[in-house]
Amino acid sequence: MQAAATILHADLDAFYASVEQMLNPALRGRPIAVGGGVVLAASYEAKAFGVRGAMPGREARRLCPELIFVPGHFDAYRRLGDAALRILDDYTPLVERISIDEAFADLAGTTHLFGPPAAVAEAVRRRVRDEVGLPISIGVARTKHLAKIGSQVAKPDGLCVIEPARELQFLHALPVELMWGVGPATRARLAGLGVTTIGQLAATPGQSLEKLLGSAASEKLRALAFNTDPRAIEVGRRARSAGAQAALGRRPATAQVIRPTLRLLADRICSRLRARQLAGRTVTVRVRFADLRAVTHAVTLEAPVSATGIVTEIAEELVHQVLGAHPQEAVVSLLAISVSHLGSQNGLQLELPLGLAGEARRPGSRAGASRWRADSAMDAIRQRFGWNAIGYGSVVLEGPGSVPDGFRALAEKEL
DNA sequence: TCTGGGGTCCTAGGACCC
DNA sequence: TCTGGGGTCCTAGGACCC
Repeated sequence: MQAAATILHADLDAFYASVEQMLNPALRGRPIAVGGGVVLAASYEAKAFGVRGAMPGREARRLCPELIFVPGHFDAYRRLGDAALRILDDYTPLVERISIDEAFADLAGTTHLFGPPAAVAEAVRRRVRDEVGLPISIGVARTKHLAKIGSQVAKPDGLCVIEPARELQFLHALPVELMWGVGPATRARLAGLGVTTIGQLAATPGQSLEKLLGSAASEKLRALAFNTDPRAIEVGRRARSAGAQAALGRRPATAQVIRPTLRLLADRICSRLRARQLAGRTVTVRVRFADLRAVTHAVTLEAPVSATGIVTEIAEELVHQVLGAHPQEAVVSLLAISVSHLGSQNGLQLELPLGLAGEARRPGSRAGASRWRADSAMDAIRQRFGWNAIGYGSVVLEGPGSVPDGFRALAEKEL
């Protein structure tokens, strides 16, 4: 017996841009972009001109001369995204929030209360429109993946219900790039086999696919193509890593640039970790050179860390190792730090990891304790007066390419 | 006109242990 | 002495997503 279509995927349409158009009626029906130096989001009217997220502002203006840039109301995005997607909670406890503007819900256990999933989806769409003022598209299907494809097909402002009896017929006519996990590289590889539709993918022998994409990816794609995606809704997923990055334009690879940048990045990461009583064992840095080639370097410690000073020093040493291995590179265009292997941090961290290349990492007491006190003091001040009340100067990061703090905060996943 | 920021997952190879 | 196999952890890089 076939299960019914009870998974719902809800996706707010052109979310940031729709919020701006809701808040300011003069922007409705017009091509707008949130951002300035970089397009963070574009309205449907702007997308019609080819304007896309992550596009340099200048390029966007060239494509669409009437494009209106708006600075962005990031607090409103948070508030309205939550308000819209919390409506799902009224119909099921099984809600998996994917991002600020997207969520899955499983209605299997609550159809006796609220009726068929298609009716719930209509009710949710109506309520999001009436109570929040925003358009939202919804896909309903038997699996997460198909529901997600449904919401994409339904856009803008639509509903797409895929009943089990016609799911393969529906799916197989669509292009492969609508599948989760098929980006430009995979699409090009598949095209090399003559595969451009999901139906053609389904007809391709598993072995050829595996040779082309590896075992995990080909398994996943076949599960999607035959709609046997086994994933269940996961409530309350937490991040497995925390990171920060800064695009630098073109900067000399000197300590004067690298040290303050790494300190700022470590500060962002570590204050988030400490707020959750978390710490991480693995520190990874990423260095991007002038030609945009990037190199990563990582180290896994015996004990987890969350002190800003310690993470800064580790990152600095890793970056120096990268630069030492690439002596011809004199310019950096991006620095990033990520902390992973997260675990709960019990009590005071006394470790002082020095000498990553193999020297013993000894517990260092005095320096560790004073750093802990410095971090605690800073955390306390920020808790009272806000993040910007105190901190490490961000002078190095100012420039047209950088992105507002509010936008960064929205991208952070719950730790 | 050279491309933001925060994440996830997978692969391949090497080290190390049993 | 040689040979083999399996499992785990780590690192670097790639692809992808919002």
